[in-house]
Amino acid sequence: MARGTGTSSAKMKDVAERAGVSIKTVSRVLNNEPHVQEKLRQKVREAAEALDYVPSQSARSLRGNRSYDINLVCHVAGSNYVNSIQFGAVFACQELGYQLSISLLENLGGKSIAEIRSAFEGLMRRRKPDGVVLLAPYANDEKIGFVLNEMGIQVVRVGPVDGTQNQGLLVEIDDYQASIDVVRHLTNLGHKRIGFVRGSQDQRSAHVRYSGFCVAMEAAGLVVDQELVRPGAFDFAAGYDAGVHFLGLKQPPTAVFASNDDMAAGVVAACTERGVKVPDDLSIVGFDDAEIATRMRPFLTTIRQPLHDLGARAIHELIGSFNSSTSKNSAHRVVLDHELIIRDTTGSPPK
Amino acid sequence: MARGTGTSSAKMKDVAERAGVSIKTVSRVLNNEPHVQEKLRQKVREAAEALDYVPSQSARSLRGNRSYDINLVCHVAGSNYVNSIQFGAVFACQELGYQLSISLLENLGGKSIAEIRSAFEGLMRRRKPDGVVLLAPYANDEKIGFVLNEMGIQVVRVGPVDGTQNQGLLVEIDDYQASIDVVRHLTNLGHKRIGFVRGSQDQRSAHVRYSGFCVAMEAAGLVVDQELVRPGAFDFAAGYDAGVHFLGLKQPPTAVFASNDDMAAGVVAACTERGVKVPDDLSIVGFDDAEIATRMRPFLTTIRQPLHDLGARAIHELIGSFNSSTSKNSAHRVVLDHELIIRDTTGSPPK
DNA sequence: CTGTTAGCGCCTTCAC
DNA sequence: GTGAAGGCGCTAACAG
Repeated sequence: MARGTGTSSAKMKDVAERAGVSIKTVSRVLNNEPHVQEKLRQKVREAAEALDYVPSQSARSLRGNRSYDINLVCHVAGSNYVNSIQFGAVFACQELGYQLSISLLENLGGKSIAEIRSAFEGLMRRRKPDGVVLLAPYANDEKIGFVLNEMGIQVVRVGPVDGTQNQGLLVEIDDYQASIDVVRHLTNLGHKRIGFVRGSQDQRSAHVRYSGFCVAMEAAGLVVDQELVRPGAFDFAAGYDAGVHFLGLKQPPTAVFASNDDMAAGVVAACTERGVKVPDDLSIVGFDDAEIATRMRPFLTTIRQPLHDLGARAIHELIGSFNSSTSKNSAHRVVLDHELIIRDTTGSPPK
Repeated sequence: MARGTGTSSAKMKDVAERAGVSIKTVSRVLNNEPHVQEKLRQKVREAAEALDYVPSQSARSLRGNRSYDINLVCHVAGSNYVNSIQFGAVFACQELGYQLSISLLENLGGKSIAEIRSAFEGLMRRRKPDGVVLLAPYANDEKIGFVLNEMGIQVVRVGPVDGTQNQGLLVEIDDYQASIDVVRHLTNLGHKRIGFVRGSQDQRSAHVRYSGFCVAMEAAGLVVDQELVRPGAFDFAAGYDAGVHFLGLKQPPTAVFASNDDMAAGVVAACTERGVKVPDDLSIVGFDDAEIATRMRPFLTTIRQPLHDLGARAIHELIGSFNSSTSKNSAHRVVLDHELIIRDTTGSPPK
């Protein structure tokens, strides 16, 4: 009987015995702590390997007051954006010995601090995560940051955030510059009447992209015609509606910049239905380089956001902050590179 | 100082003191065990409430009980299919007081039991989940089922599974019947030359859908021309390739049934590029009713799979099985309804 | 540099 | 019906 059944696993004690050292030494080696001879290190590692030893997370958390759990809070609506970030995050967690769990949160807009606190406590009661990843539209909510802070949970935000939020961890791309890049691409092609489809008002990125657009237009000596600026909600339907609107205009734009790919695809769909040629009659640019960008025809010109890396980096920052001796409220902002991907939906303006 | 800081929480001991009972009594009450006077029950509950007591998950699982954690194992490639199921699962978990965590697993095809065991142990032994949700392509892997079973982890599979696997929990739709529905729709329209794009060979659903296709063709008195059956991998590119192949044939099919929406969209894209009209020249049907089905033009005719419900139901079955007194290996199979959604990619054959 | 001692918070075993 | 010990596997604190 004894061991070897595969079911019951080896404990630290077993490893210690097999390696001929004390339990504490095993603990030291496994946690990469200093003050152990290289020889013993080897021995312990071999013993652990041979016994197929896996540390018990429960025991560890109980003793160390850590859960080794990171929670990704997202909105109750799956999108390729969220899923890609999540994917990168799970991957990084696995690599670092953490576990990623997912929470869904209803829209909290306008809720009081007390309500928000209770929502989070309900969510995290069972197992308090060591850290939380906040995605749009929650990344920019200062109340949520306050509540989490109060609960002693470290936070990392992904995506642009208000100036007032400039504390804590942040991982993003330069949305502002990316928008400028788009407009520049379009004006280089000779476009002058450029339409814009905005994102959801409750997401900071929507505003940053719009202001980048405006500034770049101005820099190019062009005016922003308010008739060519349409509201949106980062979804296909909004893009489609905007497209229908643009095409119905007496003087339609020759190019449209949509704040994300789903909306750009919607604009293209409106064109396709009406026999408007893309890019011959209308150039279209998106933002994100989501899956849909290469699953539509023509292929979408867009800004590539390294979604996978954003997620992975967020996790690395978070976990790094646990181990860093810096004050727990270490503010750190990392900006990843974006890239303009020129495909088939942009060209010179008609005639 | 003392308590009230919100950060440090009350323990069972504190509750016991406040209620004037022993620790064990508190434990009994909180776990709804019998043999406690109603009076004490009340007292304990009040004390717990007043102290805002939350049991420590780590201590609980260390002592050998449940983790209230359910793990969703999926392949290292996000897809709308997986994400939709996951969404339903998270939602259900939240409702039932469980937490959903995600694991990514490399393809295990052809690996030995020992290798699989070690992969899972690495994944789960850190914190053993109470249950695991297995999605394609892992749902049908009997070795994985064996290993998990050996580890004492309850499993629920989503999607079709081999006959040999007829033990344990299973949630699926009737893929076979759904395929028959598709062919019937096409033959009713008058199609006789019908092409088929297969799914990944390692997923059971691919085979079930194909055999449904064959049977229905035969039932309609049609032959399955092997030149019109193309391999696929459930992704856009495979559909596109198949489409290119079909359109290059001397005698192309008048309709194509692709085993999922991504591939159907690929076929449509091939048509769009070549100026082939859908559905006038070629009818196309997909499977899943994923996001892309309504983000492409024309809208895709497809089979709707209740992905959200499949995920939610899987969780309910799993958690239900924990509480049921039935033997732990309760086999249960639930089949959810599918629906043929007729949109704009199907019509009568040309001429 | 290494080993011993004491719990972390909970639940099970056994007395009362 | 209820309570008092003891230990799950690990690591912080202190010896040696």
